[in-house]
Amino acid sequence: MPTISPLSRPSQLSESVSNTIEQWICDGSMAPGVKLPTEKALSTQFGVSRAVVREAISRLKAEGYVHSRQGAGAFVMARPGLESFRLAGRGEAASDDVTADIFELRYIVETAAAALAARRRTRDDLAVMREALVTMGARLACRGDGTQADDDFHIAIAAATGNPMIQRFARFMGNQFYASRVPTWNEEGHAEGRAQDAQDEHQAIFDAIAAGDPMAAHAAARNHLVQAAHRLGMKTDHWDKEIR
Amino acid sequence: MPTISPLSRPSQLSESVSNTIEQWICDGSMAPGVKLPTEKALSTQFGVSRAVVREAISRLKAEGYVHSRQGAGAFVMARPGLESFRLAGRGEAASDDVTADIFELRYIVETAAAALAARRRTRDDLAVMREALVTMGARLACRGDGTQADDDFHIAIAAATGNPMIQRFARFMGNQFYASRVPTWNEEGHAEGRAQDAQDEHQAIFDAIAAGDPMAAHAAARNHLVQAAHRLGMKTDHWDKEIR
DNA sequence: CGCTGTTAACTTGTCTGACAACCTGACGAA
DNA sequence: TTCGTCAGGTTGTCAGACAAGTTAACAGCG
Repeated sequence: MPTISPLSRPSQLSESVSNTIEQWICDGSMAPGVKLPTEKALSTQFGVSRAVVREAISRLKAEGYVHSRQGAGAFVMARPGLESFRLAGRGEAASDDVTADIFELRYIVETAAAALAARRRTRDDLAVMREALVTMGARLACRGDGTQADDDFHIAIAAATGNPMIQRFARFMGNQFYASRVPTWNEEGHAEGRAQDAQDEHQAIFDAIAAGDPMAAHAAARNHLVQAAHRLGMKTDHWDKEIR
Repeated sequence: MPTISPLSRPSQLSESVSNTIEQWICDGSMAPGVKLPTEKALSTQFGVSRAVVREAISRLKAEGYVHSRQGAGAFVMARPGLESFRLAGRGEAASDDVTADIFELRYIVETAAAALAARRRTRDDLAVMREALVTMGARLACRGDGTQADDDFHIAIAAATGNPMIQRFARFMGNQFYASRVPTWNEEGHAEGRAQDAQDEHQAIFDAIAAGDPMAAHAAARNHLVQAAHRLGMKTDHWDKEIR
């Protein structure tokens, strides 16, 4: 049975305009503080209506690239686009190198989070983690989809740090790597033992956190993330070795 | 001479509408996958024109909260708002606790980055760091503003990791804490030795990185960030202790 | 009864035009 | 030289029209 995926939609004019202007800003063509061309000029330049230009500028405002003053114009922010943390600019394709770089950042934060969780976790935190573990165990038994429970487990660890920013970051990372958990938990993943491996690694993290042992938790999280990276075909040799 | 700050501008209607809808999404009133009211209904409900509603929805699209299909409507994303990492929702005020939580996340990433920089840095990387150090030194000598050079130094360390994601994160964090460097580098900061302290700490980080010593770099970065937190009035006792 | 095709009504995407509110720079008066 | 005025321009909002796409109801057919 061939996979049927949703039809791709033509991108909206306002999105295209917004992407182009973002590119100008990111490649330095439009420096911080500089005034954008007027809406009328952009409308002519792009060959679209003024409404489309305005919607594009609304997008850029939401992303922190520009701000506008009525009657004066729209201006590039002093530090454009730094209101939030994104993993790529618009023009950058998601390559294997980029994915590995993102994973390394995830590795840094999640190993530290596991250690912090070991020191700060409450009984309630452990219960939430245990629940996700149990759900994954059930999925393992029936060869079902444990992807969401896998995500929930990581978020529960981050929650146990007691730092909402770390939890928020874990959610963000969870979203980036949601699809990459699928090969662990699909039919093939079950058959080849990947789901069982992941679960064993999760159990080791949980045990270390429950024991209140930050170093063991850090090591268990490290092992899990290194193995997860290998399962995705990444090299981890250049990740930290000595800091332990 | 009293401080004159820029007049605050009334927020745009489209921003208000966008913020309200974002609130609906974030507080769960509108669940993932749910269809937003039609543009016409929102226009009536908010008492604004359809163009304002469309601009608001453009903002929400840019932020990853909704997606739309022509003829069908706009829908809340499966995992709304997780296209990027933000430090707060719209309604959340920046409190001291939140700032400390953000700082801890910064601490985790920047200490790890320093260790990685020690292992991976090139001569060019060191030259960039050295340049920022020299600039800060000059600012110290003339009691000038070293805020930008301070930021540049941290970004240079992140760049030396060779991981563009880590650098991007450092830029993002630099933006969040830009204003908090001001008390270090203003007149008072110079007079009370804060600028000198920061520079000494920067020098120690640089020396460890130049020496290619990841553990020393990690420790120096840790010391700097702990001291910086203290300079901002934060407690760091609950940060990691054993993970060295 | 189930399936397929058609179509009316509705919804989003884009364009156009108008006007309000604000900005900027030139020019004249004191 | 400084201040006030104003014309021309720019952004913010509103309204209306039409194109492109969606949805659901209904009719026809096997």
